[in-house]
Amino acid sequence: MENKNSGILRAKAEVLNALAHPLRLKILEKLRSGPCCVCKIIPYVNAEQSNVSHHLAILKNAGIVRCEKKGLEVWYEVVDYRVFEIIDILGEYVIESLKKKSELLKEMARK
Amino acid sequence: MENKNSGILRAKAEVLNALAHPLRLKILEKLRSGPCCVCKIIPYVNAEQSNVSHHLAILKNAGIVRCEKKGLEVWYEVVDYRVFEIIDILGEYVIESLKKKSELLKEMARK
DNA sequence: TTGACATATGAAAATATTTAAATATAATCA
DNA sequence: TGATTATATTTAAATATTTTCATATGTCAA
Repeated sequence: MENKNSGILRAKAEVLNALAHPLRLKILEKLRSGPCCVCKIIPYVNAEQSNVSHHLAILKNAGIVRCEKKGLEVWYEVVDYRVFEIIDILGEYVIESLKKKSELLKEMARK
Repeated sequence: MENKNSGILRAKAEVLNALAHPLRLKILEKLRSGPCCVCKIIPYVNAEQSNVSHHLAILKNAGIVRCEKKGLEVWYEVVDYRVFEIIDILGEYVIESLKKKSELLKEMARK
């Protein structure tokens, strides 16, 4: 590792990368209210089973979620709920910028 | 757009994607203290000129930065500084999880 | 106007991500 | 045991990202 800071930048980028997909954000939305069985996640996100499994693996490898077998089922759970602080502030940020964009469009339409 | 929420999820994922690269995080680190010429960014991040230019374009397309020509130079600037709230919380999150990981390793070494 | 300079763009190669289909695994139940 | 169920893994195709090299663009100065 070149130096401490570049290691942290890489770690940050890895977490961002793991979060950066609509399906994975939706999975986390579902997990926000507590541990949940894959069998509930699949209908919630409405995607192929194997695809959901891949995305869950990406979240797990990034250390964002962990899982546990319960009989036939596998239950996933968020490791550190502070990940939602990131997602929430991101939400405000995005809403704000969408608002600005739509105002701009309105203004352009007026002319 | 299927529905409002999926549009927002996509918008969130786009911003995350634009942030999810060590070089782009480093560029933003530089821009945090104010508008900055590309000619200062390049030595700061220590990468190829054309590569930096590509990454700046990614940040610009995501609406995270904007730019302005000043003579021969191009100056970039962060559009909404709240993007650093996201990055800062991410930083705390990552530090925390690195700490936990190193404690785990220590514990394993003891056994 | 020509040349030098700062930056952007395009193209190509290497690599990574996403998706779906098929198959494997592991746990339960008849 | 053998069938069934829930989930993971493998594979392959399509697509996207990253990097570098070569070239283009636009601005200034002589």
